[in-house]
Amino acid sequence: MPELPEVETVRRGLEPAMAGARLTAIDQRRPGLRFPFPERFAERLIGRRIEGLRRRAKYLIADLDGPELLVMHLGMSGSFRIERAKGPDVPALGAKPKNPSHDHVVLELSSGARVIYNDPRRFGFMQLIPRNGFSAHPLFKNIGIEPLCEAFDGAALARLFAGRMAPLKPVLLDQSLIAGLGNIYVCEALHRAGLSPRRPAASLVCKNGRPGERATSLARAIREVLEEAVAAGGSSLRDHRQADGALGYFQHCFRVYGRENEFCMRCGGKVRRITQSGRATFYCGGCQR
DNA sequence: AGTTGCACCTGGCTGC
DNA sequence: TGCAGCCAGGTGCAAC
Repeated sequence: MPELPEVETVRRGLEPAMAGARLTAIDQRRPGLRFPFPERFAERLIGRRIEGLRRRAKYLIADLDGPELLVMHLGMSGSFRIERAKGPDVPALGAKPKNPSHDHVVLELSSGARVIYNDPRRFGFMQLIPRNGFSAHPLFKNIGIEPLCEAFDGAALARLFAGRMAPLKPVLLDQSLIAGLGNIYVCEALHRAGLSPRRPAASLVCKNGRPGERATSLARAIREVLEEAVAAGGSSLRDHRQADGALGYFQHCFRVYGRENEFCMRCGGKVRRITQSGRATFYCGGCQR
């Protein structure tokens, strides 16, 4: 489900309830999700103050006042909602889950909020990792550049693409190169840049190693589509919602994703659906070269 | 080393 | 109405 814009939207929704609050109780309702929960998970969390909530790639990271960080990943179908347990200082509302039996973890906070993690497919997970040197941790050591950071531009793309003959689509999905892109936003960014998902990544690099116009255009398209999606509160496919229950609306802005056989709004060509690395790719055969 | 394909799960939709 | 089959936003690992 969630790509960078959805995770960032969740982060912003959770921050008011979580940042600065202390964990007062944990209800862990099953032994694990994609991976088993850490040993003594609740015990290691209770009493800790959450100093801040960050995002890296598609991970949410709660900075705790102890020696550990709480790392959360939403997988394909994970979502958080906030129910007010008590007290006047928690603004967020809650969206009723379709199936409360998929509420797997409940975090009670000193802010008065109750933060509930729901995940039907259980591809998400939660881990506790040492705060010191967390970027060397296996979860993070191979994560690529953040596409919304300043250093992300055509030159950065050219460095990543050099020598890679694989098609653009799977290369852009590779989290060890660029962090946070998923199937939707890769399709959308390639359409905006007018580039075929089948084009070899290295073809965007000039002989002298310079980025070239296509790489610059693609970097701009990636940044643009992600920024617009974050501003729209992400995309709401199936049951994905923001932490306060509101629906993101970027899905109404898709130009190719999920639009097989519809007309391209730029050139009038037909949107095609192909499979690359086992995943659906949507693109316009008319204007994506 | 770089890639591909599959496995992990449940639920929603389509077509018979 | 029921049911089989296919599809889904992600990622890690085995196999080529």
